[in-house]
Amino acid sequence: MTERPRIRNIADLAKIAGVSPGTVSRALSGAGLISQKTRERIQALAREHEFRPNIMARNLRIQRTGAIGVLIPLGHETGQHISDPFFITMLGLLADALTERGYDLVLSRVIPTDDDWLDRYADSGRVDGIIVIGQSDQSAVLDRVAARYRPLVVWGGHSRGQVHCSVGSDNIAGGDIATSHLIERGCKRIAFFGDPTPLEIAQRLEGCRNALARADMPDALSTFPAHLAAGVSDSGIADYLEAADELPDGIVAASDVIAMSALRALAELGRAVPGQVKVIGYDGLALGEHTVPRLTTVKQDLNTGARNLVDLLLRRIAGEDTSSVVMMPELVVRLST
Amino acid sequence: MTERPRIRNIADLAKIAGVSPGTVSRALSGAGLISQKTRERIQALAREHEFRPNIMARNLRIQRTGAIGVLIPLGHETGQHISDPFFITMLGLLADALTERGYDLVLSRVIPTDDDWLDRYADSGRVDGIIVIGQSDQSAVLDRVAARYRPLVVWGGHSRGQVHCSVGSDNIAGGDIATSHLIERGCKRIAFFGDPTPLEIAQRLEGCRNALARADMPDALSTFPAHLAAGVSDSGIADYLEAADELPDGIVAASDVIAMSALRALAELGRAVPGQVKVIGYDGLALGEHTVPRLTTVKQDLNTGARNLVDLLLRRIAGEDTSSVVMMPELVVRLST
DNA sequence: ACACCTATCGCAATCGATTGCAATTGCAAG
DNA sequence: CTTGCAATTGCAATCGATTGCGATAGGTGT
Repeated sequence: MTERPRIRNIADLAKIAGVSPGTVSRALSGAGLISQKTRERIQALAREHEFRPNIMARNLRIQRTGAIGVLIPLGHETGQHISDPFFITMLGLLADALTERGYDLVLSRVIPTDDDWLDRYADSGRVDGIIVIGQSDQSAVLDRVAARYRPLVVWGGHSRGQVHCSVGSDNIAGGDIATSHLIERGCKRIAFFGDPTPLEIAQRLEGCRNALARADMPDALSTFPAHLAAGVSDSGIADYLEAADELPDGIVAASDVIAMSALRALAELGRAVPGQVKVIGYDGLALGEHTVPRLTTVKQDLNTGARNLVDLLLRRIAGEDTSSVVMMPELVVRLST
Repeated sequence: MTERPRIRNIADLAKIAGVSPGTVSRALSGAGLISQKTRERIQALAREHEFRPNIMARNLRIQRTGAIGVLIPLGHETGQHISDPFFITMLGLLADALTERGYDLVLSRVIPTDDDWLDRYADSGRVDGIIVIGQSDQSAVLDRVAARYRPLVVWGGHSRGQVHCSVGSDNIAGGDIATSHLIERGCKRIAFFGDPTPLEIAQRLEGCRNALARADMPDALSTFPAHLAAGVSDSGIADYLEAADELPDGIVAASDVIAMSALRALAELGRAVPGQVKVIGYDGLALGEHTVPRLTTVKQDLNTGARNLVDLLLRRIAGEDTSSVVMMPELVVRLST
């Protein structure tokens, strides 16, 4: 029993209902001034005709898009894929948190070739706010844009004096925790695997150094700039381990993915983990449960992290001023140390 | 030297430039009928004032959003996260392919509680087209909506007589390839790990049976409905392997993630891979390179898959009629078999 | 029965860019 | 110098929903 004249807009529905477009709008949208009776009548009519008001028109009038942009800058390493498990995990959590609050999530990977990728996005008018996952090496850009564009929050490390609002875990503490754990386990020669170009990684390395200094063994550290991307630096890790005249007995990996590569390289070299070499990861991703052996790691609580990001962003959209959040990472001991 | 009167819309710019709003529109957007001179003059003016036309207004007038919805139905298992590496990989590739074609990607996870989740999304007017990743157990819904909503493509298996347009690999052939490989390697007792509720998995299992039948060993198969989600069925896999009176000597995993769980469970049981048990995965994800031992797998070419999805969708948006695409999976032999 | 108040509803402007059609300008040919 | 044609530009309607303000209805109190 579909009526011939298809209802394309609010005006058509108004004609059928015998009221004005304005009334239909009030009936369908807000809790405007309208009688209970007509509201229900019109809503029923809309349901019957499968009519839904045009969102683009609404957006134009309301001056908001109902969407949040999630940007993943891949600055420091060209080969990196979004496929990094860390991003994916975070993305899923953000998707849930945003959906709950009634926002869409529009995803963009950006390779910052020029300096105004973020400006362009902020001014594009496509989104009501922006979440950037990972500072990469773009701290300067983030600070500059944050100074003029309010609805912007960033996942990543916090550094003194930064302008932008960030949510992240204490990477220095995390690096410290990881390293201290290895020291407690008796490691004497510790290697840090990770490219310290991104701020977060540099901070983890700093924490690592702190722990060693505190234990009075500042010279026990060697470093290898393994890429974060899965697969990119695998051969590099293997080569490094093979070439080392003295194999480290403890490896602090800058991410779980790097730790995984290290585990495999060690297995192929015939080194026992944790017998000869202990390995600790960083992130606390689910995949750490599936490695052989299961990966000890420093866990960031990404769930509350994602919720914080969304919460802060929405408050900023509402005009509030918010300050950064630093969460404490947590040691998860499994079988690799 | 920013002018005091901020340029908020095309009319303001027009006033400054001394032309009509229409002319400004033509200068900034399409290659409409306009002289080279004025176009450049206006574009320069726009740049100088950092003016960008309002996208929502444009969308309303043009009647398109410039966005594609990517939906991930999580029907068959409640606990599943978007964090599944397969989704992430696909998502990244789609993000790239869509960006290249000038579209935004809006991401939604859906838990199909009711039957019209897809209808609601299609009619929401938020996107110009929809890509659904994975049929889950929602084939009926997909077919019903596809019958009336054209711009819809689905990643997943193809079944005879389906209404919706899909892109995917030949899961039956894939299951066959995996199983045949194990048979060639001399396996006599083969176990299939995976919950066959989703169509894709059921097809892989079917291929598995085909290969066994062809080899005249139809009774060599046992099955265990491991969940796709990382971590969910780990203990299950371990229990199953422990309880089995006769350990299989070949495992066909329905995904790389499941294979990873199996590898770890076997390691903890002290079984040698590939010595005592051979394991083959499915998907060809990057993480298969990092397992111990490196995972033999059936690889789906997700890159061209993603490009196909986008290509078909855009052609459907343009009004074309497209038929489904089935790609051939490929055996990648590494060290686990 | 009359005035008054309020809950609803209609009117019309508005958001900002696009585009068909008409008008104008410019140029060249006759 | 005039006419004709084509290249540009201006005008105004349009996309569809929202909302402030004014109008009308209904109901209440005296």
